[in-house]
Amino acid sequence: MAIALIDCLHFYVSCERLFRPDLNGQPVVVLSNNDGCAVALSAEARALGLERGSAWFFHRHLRQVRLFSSNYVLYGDISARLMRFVAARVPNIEVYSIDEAFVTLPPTADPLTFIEALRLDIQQAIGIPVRIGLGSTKTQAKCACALIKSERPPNHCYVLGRDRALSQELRQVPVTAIWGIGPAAGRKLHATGVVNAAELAALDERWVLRNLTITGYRIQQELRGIAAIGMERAHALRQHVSCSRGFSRPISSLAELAEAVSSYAEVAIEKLRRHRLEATEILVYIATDPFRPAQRKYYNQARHALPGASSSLLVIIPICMQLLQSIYRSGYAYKKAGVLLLKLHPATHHQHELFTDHERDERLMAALDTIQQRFGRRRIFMASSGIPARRQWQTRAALRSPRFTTCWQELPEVF
DNA sequence: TCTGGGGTCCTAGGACCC
DNA sequence: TCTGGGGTCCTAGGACCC
Repeated sequence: MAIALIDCLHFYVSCERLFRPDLNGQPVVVLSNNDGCAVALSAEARALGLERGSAWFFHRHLRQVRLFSSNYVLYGDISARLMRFVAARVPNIEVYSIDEAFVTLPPTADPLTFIEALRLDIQQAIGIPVRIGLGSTKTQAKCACALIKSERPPNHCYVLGRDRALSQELRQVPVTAIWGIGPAAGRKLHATGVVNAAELAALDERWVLRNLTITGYRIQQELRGIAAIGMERAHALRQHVSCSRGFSRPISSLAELAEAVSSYAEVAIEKLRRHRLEATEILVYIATDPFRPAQRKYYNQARHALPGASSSLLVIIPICMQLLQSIYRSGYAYKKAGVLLLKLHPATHHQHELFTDHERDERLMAALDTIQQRFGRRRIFMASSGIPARRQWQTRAALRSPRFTTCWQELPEVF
């Protein structure tokens, strides 16, 4: 069975260009949270020698680059549109990330004709450029996309094994460019003289199992065309939700840390409720800046098991505050904090406990959800989270574009 | 003076049991 | 000098992904 991977080109940049055609042909960079490092680059920005993941601080002098803070609300909405559009045109889709999806093809379709047409339809209807690679497994589809990146066919599509022998094509894919082979596995493979995907496919299976574990073995099978990574993730229940952020400036007081942890917990709980899940364990951590070796370092975390599953602010936030107090030490310059909600269960399967008033909490939370939906997120918030406008530690996003598609006040204007 | 955030999966090793 | 063997469950941490 053939599997195609639809991969958006520098997706965040493409989203920004959607409402700003003047950015076409310009070097565009989208920055991570806190405007820290480059996470998406246009081809023109790459041509300037910039790389994904590099700290923007080092490139401040490049005044010609058009810079944006990440606008997750916009990107999420465009992604959802694109995925809906694709889902209506294929028998099966697995949304793999905000900018990638695996799909199976209709049985009658000629593969290349089909993906070429799909690519043009997406460009036309959604306005986002994509590349589409096709192979007999997910890993092969990934390799096909890697070949599009390196060989740049004009149609931005590639069907593995169509024009050349598979092994010849895989020879063009560096082993470190294979999906699932990271730096550690790459070093092991290089040490035995394996540098491309064809060589990994031909390697002794026992060696692969011993040195790259079951993960590497699956990749090898997939390269050979034997499916080992199923199309099933779409249904998988998530294991945990979290919210963690670096502060715009270091903070050392417990009061300010408490505001941050409380507001991060609010965000995590919002995600939890959106997925209709409940948590039974909570973890809070705080950390100093790992990039300042001169400073005193501190990292600590604490966790707490709830008596029953919950997605209530009134249950979870007080526990977060207790956990924070238990790990807080004065005299450190903290740079980051995080809240993780673990051991999740569907809210529909709630087990009732004797000593908590779950029904009352649920009624209150449902009312809060309604208010947030009607009047906007963060219109009401826990007092423990502090007044948003006064948060000195608030994550930076100084260069964020308008939320063109999801916020009435920020709709694009046409003159 | 800067270096993100949110996930998943796998393995090793400790605790515990019979 | 020797002091079992086999199993499960859980957690921390590494590796990897976008």
